[in-house]
Amino acid sequence: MRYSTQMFDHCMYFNTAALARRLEREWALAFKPFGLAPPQAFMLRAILEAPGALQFELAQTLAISRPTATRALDGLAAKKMILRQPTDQDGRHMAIYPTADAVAIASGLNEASAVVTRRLKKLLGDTSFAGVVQQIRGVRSALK
Amino acid sequence: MRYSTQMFDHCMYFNTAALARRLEREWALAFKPFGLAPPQAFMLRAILEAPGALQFELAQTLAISRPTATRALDGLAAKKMILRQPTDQDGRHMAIYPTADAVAIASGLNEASAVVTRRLKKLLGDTSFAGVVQQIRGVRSALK
DNA sequence: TTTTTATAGTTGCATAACTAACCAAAAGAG
DNA sequence: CTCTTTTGGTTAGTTATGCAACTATAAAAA
Repeated sequence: MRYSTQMFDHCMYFNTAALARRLEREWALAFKPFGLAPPQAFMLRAILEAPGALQFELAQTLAISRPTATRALDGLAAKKMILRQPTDQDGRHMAIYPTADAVAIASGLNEASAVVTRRLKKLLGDTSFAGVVQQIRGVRSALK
Repeated sequence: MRYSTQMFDHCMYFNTAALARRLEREWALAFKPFGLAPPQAFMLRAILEAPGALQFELAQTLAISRPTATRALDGLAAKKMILRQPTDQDGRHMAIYPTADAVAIASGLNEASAVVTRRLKKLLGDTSFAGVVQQIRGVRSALK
């Protein structure tokens, strides 16, 4: 039973943002051994999943703006994790490739994320976990 | 029916963070007439709700770290929206008070937020809206 | 009472995010 | 074929966030 009520208990923005910050801490810990912050790690995972993807496609996949993608890739390039390659077809596009260093940690990154997910599933229950994620995706797509 | 699957579809961190960014845009628009970004506006709303609250209590209420609270209050002080007052009882504490300027927009802020909430409820349905928020809070409290 | 520990606030540093504005290249319109 | 519009990437500027470390005060332990 929950009796105390807080001012922003029913605010979707407040609760979503607070949860996002809390979850970021979990994933930050998981990716720490690789020297990557969560946004960097997710960008790299997307690149490893689709080598040669164009930069704007990565921005879409990650649901971030193009400038944010530029900066994320700057960071990964500085860490020698990716290469940018202009495409022949269209001079505006940049194709992004993982380096060998990145490929070497690919499965480690995915597993690190899976470990956190498993822990959360255990904490919340599989069904509940899937339900929350599903609902959050539902709100996202309603707001497209 | 949804057929296409994306790499991070089932990731709670990814979807929550993406939704938080998307929602922040909605609330940013709502608070724009007041010259306040969402985190500032929510901080100010909490202060207006509990004038004289101590700074660390506000940080807890907003689920942010103490340094972030310091910076948020710096911003509100620069906008002449709050005053910091050391307490007599404990030399470490700062009591935070809204200025008259802040009191003047109090109901406007709450209403601006309510407008966004009503729009989302219409979009998602009242029940669904409440359910999502409830579940997100559930995850938050499970992670306490 | 003196010393140690804990707490509140701040500062420094690093990361991430967005919008606006800009450049270069491609696509479309005339 | 030229001019206009669209598109992809970058840069500039602003805000938010956290951790680590520091200061000052209070509380607890010795």
